[in-house]
Amino acid sequence: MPAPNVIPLNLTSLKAACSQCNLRELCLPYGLTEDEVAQLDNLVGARRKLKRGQHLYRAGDPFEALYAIKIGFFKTDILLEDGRDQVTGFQMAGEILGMDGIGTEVHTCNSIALEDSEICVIPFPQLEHLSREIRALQHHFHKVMSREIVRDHGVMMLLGTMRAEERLAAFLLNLSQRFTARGYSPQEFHLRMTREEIGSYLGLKLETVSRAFSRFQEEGLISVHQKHIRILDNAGLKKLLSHQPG
Amino acid sequence: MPAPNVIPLNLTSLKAACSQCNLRELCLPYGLTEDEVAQLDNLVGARRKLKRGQHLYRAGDPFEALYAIKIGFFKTDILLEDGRDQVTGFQMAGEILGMDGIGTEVHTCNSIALEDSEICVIPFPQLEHLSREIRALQHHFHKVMSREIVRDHGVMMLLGTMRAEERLAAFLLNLSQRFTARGYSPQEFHLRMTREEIGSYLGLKLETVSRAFSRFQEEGLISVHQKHIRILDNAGLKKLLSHQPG
DNA sequence: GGTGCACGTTGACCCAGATCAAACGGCCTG
DNA sequence: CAGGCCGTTTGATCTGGGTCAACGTGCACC
Repeated sequence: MPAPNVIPLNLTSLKAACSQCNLRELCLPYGLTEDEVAQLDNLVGARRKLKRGQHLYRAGDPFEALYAIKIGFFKTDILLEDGRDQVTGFQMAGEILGMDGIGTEVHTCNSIALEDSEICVIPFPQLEHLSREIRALQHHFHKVMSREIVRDHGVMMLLGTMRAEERLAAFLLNLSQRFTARGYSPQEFHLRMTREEIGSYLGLKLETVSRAFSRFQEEGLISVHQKHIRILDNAGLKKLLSHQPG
Repeated sequence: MPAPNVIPLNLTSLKAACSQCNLRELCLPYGLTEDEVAQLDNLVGARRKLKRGQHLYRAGDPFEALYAIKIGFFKTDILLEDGRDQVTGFQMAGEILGMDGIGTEVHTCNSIALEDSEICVIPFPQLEHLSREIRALQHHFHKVMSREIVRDHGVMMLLGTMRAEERLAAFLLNLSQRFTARGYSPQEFHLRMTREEIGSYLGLKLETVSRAFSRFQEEGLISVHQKHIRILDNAGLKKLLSHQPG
């Protein structure tokens, strides 16, 4: 590529502006007054674009900032020395990445864009500074972290007690619900991740994920074409979850 | 019982005093100056004693405070409507309980004492207030929450990718390391939980846990008598973890 | 507009861990 | 000190999902 990788652009357009962002209600600015959001605007650094497959950060990178997803879709994963890895989460617009790094000042997982994406950089020392000034920001940030803990407990439950089809049903319902919150259709969506990535997240092999999709389709619960999913029987999927194994 | 359950005692002895506590370096006061710890003393409410089996809080209880374990041992668990449950963690002295409740203002899991225990009540609004004043407290609290997230990722890894014996080895090494940090022997300790609770945490049935213990003993890795564990070959246990399945 | 390759599906077989069952041991209580 | 009970161990058998293998399929890139 002959051009330098920093392309001269209108800088004001690169600067994140929470006050103008349609994700305000899902993201950090939630619950802030206009005045307070303006202060957050000052804090949030440049936006950053990532191509599909690019790392936002890697395990071992020094922790400096949190990242709010403006556009796109990410996964986080952990890689053990012996080669085993596990997807620990999928993140979509309005969600915050990077909180794994606060405790050790080093990131403990990898964050990878699953489609072309755009994130807002939130330098962490400044975030702490501002949340000492703005009570609502402080409290909301604590809520975001707490919810991440609760989400993780849900995944532990899923991995520890659920059967393959229950896991996949839970996964689909969770995606559906999150897409809905972002104004997309609850019934119809496009999976950004491969069967293998779904399997890794759910503690299953890709073949098992594929078979479960086929079974759901046979049973008329969903229709699947490649990565395109349509939920035909929401209640049926939910029923799968609340049923005792056996 | 004829006596009321609030027994008149010297009130100053009931009041928590971080400044006097030998867990300072493991708990919230970590990294604070003497002055700052004194402020924390004012914030931390009464201590509370719990008998073995008693709930510290239940899923659904309104969230009001965090709890620092002064003495004792706890488990947290989640119960689904269909009766399935999962232990999400075991907590020991110096660790903080209750962070699951911040996000929704309601606790999302149960916290139960596995032995007679004593905790310090940290009213959350006051903690947020003080951490707006004391930078080090704010930052340390964020670290504590972040580490909980990272711990949960570790459990997800364990549940998603490890075989039964690897899970148990990881569990024993983790306990050993945490006991060590508290000044107890790394080789020898008493399990506060049943085989069933270990199994629930590790996504295994109690019979599988029992068999894995027996196998470890046959192989000379540990000795087990009831809940008394002695680690004989730490390196051997570690090797179990880094080996590829099959 | 082919063609290569990554991703996905499906089938056959296998095994780790679940399930079912029985017996044991330490402890608490009467 | 007997009896009962909870937690644990151990054995026998079963099975959900893993593993291995072959074959489709759609998209990206010449």
